[in-house]
This record gives sequence, C-alpha cells and structure tokens, in this order.
Amino acid sequence: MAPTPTTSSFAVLALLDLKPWTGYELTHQAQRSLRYAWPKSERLLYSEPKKLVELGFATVHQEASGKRIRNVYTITEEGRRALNEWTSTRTQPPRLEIEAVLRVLFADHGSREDVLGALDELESDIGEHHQAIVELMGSYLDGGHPFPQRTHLSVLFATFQIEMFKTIERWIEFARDEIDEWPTTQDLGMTSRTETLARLLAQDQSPLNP
Amino acid sequence: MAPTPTTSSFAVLALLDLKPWTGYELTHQAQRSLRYAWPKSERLLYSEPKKLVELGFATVHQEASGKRIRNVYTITEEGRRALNEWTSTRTQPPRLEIEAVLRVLFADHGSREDVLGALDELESDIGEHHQAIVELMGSYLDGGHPFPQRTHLSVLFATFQIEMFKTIERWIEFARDEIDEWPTTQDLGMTSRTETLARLLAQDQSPLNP
DNA sequence: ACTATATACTGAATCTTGCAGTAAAGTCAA
DNA sequence: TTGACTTTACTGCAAGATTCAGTATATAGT
Repeated sequence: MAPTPTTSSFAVLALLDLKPWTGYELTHQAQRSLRYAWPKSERLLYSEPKKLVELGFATVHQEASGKRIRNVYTITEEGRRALNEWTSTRTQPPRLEIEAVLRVLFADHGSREDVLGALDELESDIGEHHQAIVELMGSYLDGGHPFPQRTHLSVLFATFQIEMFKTIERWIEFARDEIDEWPTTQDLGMTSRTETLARLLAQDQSPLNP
Repeated sequence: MAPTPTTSSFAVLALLDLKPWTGYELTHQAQRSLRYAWPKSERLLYSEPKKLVELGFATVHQEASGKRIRNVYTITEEGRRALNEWTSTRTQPPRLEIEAVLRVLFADHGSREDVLGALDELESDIGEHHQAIVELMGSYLDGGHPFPQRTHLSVLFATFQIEMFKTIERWIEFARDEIDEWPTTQDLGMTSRTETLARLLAQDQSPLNP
C-alpha cells in the first residue's frame, strides 16, 4: 500500500516543483537550503523522492552520464495538487535541540572550561552558518536568485535565520560574561547578579538588549 | 552487551543526580525542564533510566504504592563519574526544526491565509512556553528554586529561552507585516521592500531592531 | 599517471517517535 | 457511594529517521 507523506516529503516535493532534479541534487539542495528550518539526513533525503513516486506525486526516469545512471525526478499534476493541500494543514510544533545550552544547565558537573568550551563549539557552528547566509544575501543582490520569482520568500526566510543566529551569538557573549564572574560552576545559587536577571525575566524584559 | 549512552542518557542522568526519581517523575520532569534545549518523547525518556541501570550508572528498586509498583532510580558513583566525564566531550551541532518557517519559504504553494495561519500556530506554541518560563522566574523569586544551589544555572538557561522566544515572536510580527503588503504569495520576486531587506541582511544588520 | 574530491547512490543496524493499550489511584460531584 | 474523569505509571509494537559502511564512476589538478 501507499506510504504516508511526511513534512519531509512535502519539503522535497516543494523543491521538485521548481524543476526536475536528480536524487543527488535534490538531497544536497535540500540540505543546503532547508538546514536551519528542517534539517534532515542525507539518507532520508535520498529516500523521499522514491516515496513521492510511490505516492504518484513524482515520476522518475533514468539518465546515463557515461557509465553512470542518475535518477531524475519530476513532479506530477497530482503532486502539485498535494502540495497545495499541504499548505492548509496544521504545522508541527517547533523543536530546538541545542546541546551546548543543555551543557549550561548542567554546567555544575564540570569545570568552567568545560562549559566555555561548549559555548565555543556552539559559536563556531552558528558562526559558519551565519556567515554563509550573509554571503547568500550578497549573491542575491549581485547575481540574482536561482529562482528569481521566489526572492521575496527566500529573503523573509533568511531574515528569520539571521535573527536567530544573532540572538544565539548575543546570548553566548552574555553567558560568557556571566560565567567569567563565577568562581566555580557549583552551588552558587541565587547570586545578586542572578537575582537581577531573574527579576528582569520575570517581568519579561530582555537582559541582553538594555 | 552494554548499550552506549547518548546525550539523552546524560540529560536524564543529570536529573537523577539531583535526587532519586520514579520513571514517571523523571520522564515528566525531563519534558518540563528540558523541552526547549533537548526535546525528547515520553517513550524515550521512559527507556533511558533502564539503560542507565544496564550501564551501571543507576540502580532501581521497586516501591509499592497500594497495588501499584513504581520503579525508583538512584544514581551510582560510577554514574557520577560518567556525568563528570561527559562535560568535557564534544557537543552535537544545534538543530532547529520549525515547520512554520518552512511554510514561509514555500508560501507560494498556498494562499496568504495559509502562511498567516502557520504563523499563528507558531505564535501560540511559542507564546505558551514563553509565558510559562516568565512565570517560572516569578516563582524562583517568590518561593525559591526546587534545588536552590542550582539557581544560577537555571536562570542563565532561562535567559536563553526567553531571548529565543522574543526573537521568534518579533520575527512573526515582522513577517506578518511583510505578508500584509503582498497582493499574493506568488511571483513577487525582488520587490523594493525585499531589496531593502536583502541589503540589510547582506551587511549583517538586523531589520527587526532598527 | 596518480591522487583527491565530487558524484551517485544503497543496505543494514540502531535510535527515536507515535500510538495504542492496560490498569490502578485520586478527585469531585450528584 | 457510585460513577465519571483525570492523573499516575508504565509497556509493546510499528513506523520514521539517523548513522555508518560500502560500492563505484567521474572529474580536476599536479
């Protein structure tokens, strides 16, 4: 029987609607462009177009490039209809998985250097992606967008990513400053700085943007 | 043979270090307190303490409450050592999964109402958690923290969450204002507003905090 | 000619989630 | 005090997703 399409299926289907792609291109394009809103493994992304074919949302045909075979996927009319219907379904709740932040919550099991190290790792991961998206925006201005009619969407999407990256980077700085004041990671409890902080947060005020 | 501990194992182990818990308490406590840095399913969280026992990081004993049996887990010395070692290992890269933001990127497959609906759903999900954490900070000030010596960690952790929530909420507002200017979701391309936005982003400036 | 990197995938084991199911304990109201 | 509803306290199983290893061709640079 036919499998059920997941959010990942529709994400891949939406890319397929732009043009026909090979499995390889689709997989890598999905990783590049969806990484920060819908991160999925290479393996899964290779399986999705197959599922789309089973569902009747796409067709495959094989192209030879030398001795190699490449699977080229094309969206069907039924696929376009399904995509359109998807837009009015409910979304899944957001999910933020950030181990470095977890390490802060449990920082008392290790040294100050340990937590600071975790923050450094987070900073470098975020920094890479931050830089990449800033450069992408430059390329839209210079060379244009690969699908020009979609520029308004890509740029609004990028705005989200940049705001998130900036916020995470600002918090990392703030956390470092805070940790630098700690003599140790353990048993500090409600310090005066912590109390000030808690008071701000309880009034829903941002301690990072004074 | 012994299973390998995952990040989730250590997250549960860190909770176990605070006091002995039953499987039920542990599961629900983990969902409440780790939701926004390490969201895991109830099912997985029930399995983790069993794995900890297999690893020698915890012990179980059964307590009767009437006709019921509850599994009570306690951390071992070896578990404490393992926790301590964990703090100096590398963290996994961050992962942000937000379907509503994906819907913005592919908004051209549906109506303006569809995207705006997705944004409403995101706003209400975030709003709930935002409110909960603000109230939690109030409770730390009034009634204190359940593990008072850890207040400095919880509050720094909460700062992260509040900053993220505020950023997402500000972006939702911004996105709504932007979408309200669109006559349709499709084929707008590089509008003058989009160009202004792209120019700001390419210079790594925030369009939300003018 | 050789090496490294990119292309182009697949199978299998393991990890994780979602869902259904079971059943006792507690709570409140008629 | 009986009945209805919620909370406590889990487990089994199917399906979804990730990780890892493996296979093999194409291409670019030295």
